Amino acid sequence: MARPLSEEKRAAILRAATELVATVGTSAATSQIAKRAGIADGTLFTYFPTKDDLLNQLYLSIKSALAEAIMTDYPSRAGVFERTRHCWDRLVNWGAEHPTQHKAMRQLSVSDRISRNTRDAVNLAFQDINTMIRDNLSRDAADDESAAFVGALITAMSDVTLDCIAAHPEKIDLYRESGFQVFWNGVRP
Amino acid sequence: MARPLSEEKRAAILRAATELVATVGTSAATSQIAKRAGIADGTLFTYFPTKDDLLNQLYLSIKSALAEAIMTDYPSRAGVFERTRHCWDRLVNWGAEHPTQHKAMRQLSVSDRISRNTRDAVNLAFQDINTMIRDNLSRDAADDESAAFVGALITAMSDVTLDCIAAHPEKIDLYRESGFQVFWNGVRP
Amino acid sequence: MARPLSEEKRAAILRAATELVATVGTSAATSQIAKRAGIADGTLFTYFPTKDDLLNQLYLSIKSALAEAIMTDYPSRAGVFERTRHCWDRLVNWGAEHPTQHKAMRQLSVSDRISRNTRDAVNLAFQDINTMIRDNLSRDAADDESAAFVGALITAMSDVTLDCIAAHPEKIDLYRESGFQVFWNGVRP
Amino acid sequence: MARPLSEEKRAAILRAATELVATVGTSAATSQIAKRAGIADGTLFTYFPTKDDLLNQLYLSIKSALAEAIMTDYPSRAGVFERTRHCWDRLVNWGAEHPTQHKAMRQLSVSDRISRNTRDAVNLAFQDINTMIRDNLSRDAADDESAAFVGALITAMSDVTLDCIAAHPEKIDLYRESGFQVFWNGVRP
DNA sequence: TATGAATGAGCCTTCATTCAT
DNA sequence: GATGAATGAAGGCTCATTCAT
Repeated sequence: MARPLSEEKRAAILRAATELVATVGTSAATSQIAKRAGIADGTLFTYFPTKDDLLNQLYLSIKSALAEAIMTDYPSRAGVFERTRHCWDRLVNWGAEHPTQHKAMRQLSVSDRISRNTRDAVNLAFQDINTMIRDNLSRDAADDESAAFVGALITAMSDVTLDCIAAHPEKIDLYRESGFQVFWNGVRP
Repeated sequence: MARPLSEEKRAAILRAATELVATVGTSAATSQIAKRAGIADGTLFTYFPTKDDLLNQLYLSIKSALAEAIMTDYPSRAGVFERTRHCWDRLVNWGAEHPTQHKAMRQLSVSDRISRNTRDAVNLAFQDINTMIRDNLSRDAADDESAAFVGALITAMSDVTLDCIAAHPEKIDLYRESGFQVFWNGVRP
Repeated sequence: MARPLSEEKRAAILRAATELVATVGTSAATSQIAKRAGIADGTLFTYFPTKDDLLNQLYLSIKSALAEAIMTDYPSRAGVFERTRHCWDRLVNWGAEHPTQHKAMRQLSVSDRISRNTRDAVNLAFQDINTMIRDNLSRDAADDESAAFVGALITAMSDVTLDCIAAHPEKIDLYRESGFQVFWNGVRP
Repeated sequence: MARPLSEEKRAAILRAATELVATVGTSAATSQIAKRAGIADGTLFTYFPTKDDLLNQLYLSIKSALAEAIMTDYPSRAGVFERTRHCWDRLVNWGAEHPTQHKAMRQLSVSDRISRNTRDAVNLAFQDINTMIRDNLSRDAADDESAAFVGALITAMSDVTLDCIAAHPEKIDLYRESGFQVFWNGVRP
């Protein structure tokens, strides 16, 4: 059968949604997404019962991919600086290599359609990273809020860095480095 | 002239729009905005010919208020540290005092309905602040891109700080201080 | 007082309405008409209580002007041919000289907003002409319906003639003549 | 394919549109048309992407039906008189049998919502008839403008005839005959 | 009387979701 | 399961008319 299997369809929907959300935001029409995914309007709803569901799962899947990119080859036994540097570089490189996912992710993160549940699940995917932050970077190791603060700072600063890289792709090395300097000088223990 | 355009009504529309955009984003319906402003659906369009116009003017007015809050009593003759500290404190205090405006501002700043023109006008309102950044904080005083980078970092870091303050209003002093430390340590010349 | 007198305003409204109806049809907005007449939106309604009233009076006034143009210098004592020829030439000349009025008139004549009353009043303005038709041209002098038939034919044929003239103004003499030939050969007693 | 587009529904929409356009003109609301066609408001737009599209296709379909009615059993080998007579009778009979279509057609033909394209397509449908006119009736066989003039005259005169028939349906034979006499005497070669 | 802001019904169109095929 | 036509509730905007000034 030339038709892709179910899992491929699901992936095609998510891919199409990523591209459209990156371009036009969460107001992208489901029928547009279906068309770009190469399926019928109604089929989308057998994979995602609701547009909100699609958006939430999309957000979760992108964030998970990012978390995985960061944690692959994480040098657990290296020093704080190197571990931090590893995370930053992976984060920025992933964003530079996946600009569409990154744009979609930003659109989704400010949307009110992403539920409490989804945000919790995302935190779960970032658990290891958060732990690392709590242990190494937050001012007060016992303080969850402090860790969340630093985690949010990384995200925010990498977003800015990636915006600049998107505007001037040839300066990726410069911006990755500058961004890290600011971050590290700002938050190092 | 018959009834003149009422400045109060215009303000009521902007206020209603601020609240709804903060809550549900730019997809807030004009009829909801009108209802909340206490006027008829059609009246909104005598004040703002288009929903996009309303959104753009709303963005400009919030950003201008913020710029004014920052620049009031700006200690031009003080040292770099004090001037920077002034801006940071004003920015964070304004955000803490106007959480709705701040949320609306964030929604608007990622929206593609804000025009190039409006963004230029906003830059004009922030001209003094941008100049200050370029002269004092950016790595290369001659480099516009570097100044933009630092400016975006301030915004991003204050957004994070304000999110945390919104979640724990009683810790405003702590977060304002922590945020500044990270910022200052990160970008000081 | 530099402001025009009432009668002038009424005329200005009718003039503006003529131009707009000719251009965009009866869906021309009253506020557009008011603007083009140089008056306020509300003022229009002190001269014409309703848009339908305006449209009806406009139709009547144009038709009356046409009737007057036709009947001026009507050669009552001349023969049938000459009297008929006079009417035709006047009709076509008026249309060629007042293309805007003619276009507006045609738009109005197919509109369902022109009331029975107005159509009766128009007939009154054309009474003399109708009488002439009944006496000279209709197949059966006693038959009102027959006269109406011929009257409508004149109008229809002159409309066609005027459309052609509007498309090729330089051929006015040709079309006026051809049109008359068709008409006269068709309906002469 | 799931449910295919239903030819019946399309026809129902066109029928409803015909009736409403005949009654209130092109300002007939799409929601009224949908209601009268027995479908949901939105469904109309799966058959006609735009109100203008609906209007244009309606015009084309009515005009095509008329052209077909005229050309059916056209006596190609008969003399000029008989061929002309055939067309006239068919035209008038069609109008008398389809008064609603005829009224709608008149409304549409003066509307500026009918595009150049549609008018060209209509001309195509009338190509045979136009050829007949050019060859037999127009003063100058080589002259397109002259043929257009005569064509417009037929339409105009039949419209008048049909109006009279609509007012006095019992006199259809009389009016059909009188109309033809006027037309034939007027334009015969 | 003139003005033009205010009103709200109504218009065309979009779109998430359902369901007959 | 896949399809896409059908649905109808909004949505942004227009406009004839009213009425405070």
